[in-house]
Amino acid sequence: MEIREAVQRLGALAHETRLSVFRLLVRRGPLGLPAGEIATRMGISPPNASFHLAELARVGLVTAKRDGRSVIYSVDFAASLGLVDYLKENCCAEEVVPVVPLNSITRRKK
Amino acid sequence: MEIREAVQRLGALAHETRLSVFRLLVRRGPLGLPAGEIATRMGISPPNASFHLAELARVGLVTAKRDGRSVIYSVDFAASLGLVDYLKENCCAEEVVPVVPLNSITRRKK
DNA sequence: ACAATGATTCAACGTTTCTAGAATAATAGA
DNA sequence: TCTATTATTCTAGAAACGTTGAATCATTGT
Repeated sequence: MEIREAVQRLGALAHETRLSVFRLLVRRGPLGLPAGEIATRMGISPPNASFHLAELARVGLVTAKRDGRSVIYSVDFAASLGLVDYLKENCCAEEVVPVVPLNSITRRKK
Repeated sequence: MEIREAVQRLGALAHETRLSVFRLLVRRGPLGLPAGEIATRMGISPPNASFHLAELARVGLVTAKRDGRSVIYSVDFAASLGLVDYLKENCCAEEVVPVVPLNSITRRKK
């Protein structure tokens, strides 16, 4: 995963309402839930739910599909797992790696 | 981990500069790096580096300790692993769990 | 005490994000 | 077509975020 994509997905989850919505959808599994029911369960207004669901969809963590009058949102589990893997690889490998010598950075021409 | 703490830590990592700094510190391991060298390596101003390092420290993902005139920043690997575990548990468990019936939410008195 | 070095804080500015309510779209049924 | 339902888009204001340069703080060596 690219760092840009990771940043976007982390940002999408870095909001209490969105993270709660996301967890609700994870618990719900592949069935998903319609937008209105999500709003009701979360105790937020339908426009607010739409706003946050759109952000989660924009970054690829959830998908939407229309079913009659409802729009069913569900988690993209592959994308979610990808983000976790990114964090595992980049943020938990406790290991001293020799870094580029500083002078190769500071020694810039005059 | 509490959801508030998870949100704060996700937010700290949801910024390209901060995520890059964090990854640099992870690669560096327990040795850590002084603030000035981080600024130089990242190509950002010292105040900007301080700003982002302070945010990472505030949420507990890194720790700071003074060494002479330098302040050495290093990753808190326990905290980092805690965040990854939180995501694994809450965001990847693809499983249908029966949720509370909706009417217990919508049936509010008059 | 003074000067030099490394780092942080402050002040200011522009940008982005969040929320609420009104208005608009899309679908289904009579 | 008319109405009800479900969801999204639009508008506007408040709040939070990110960056810069100047000023300040902390430490070391002379």
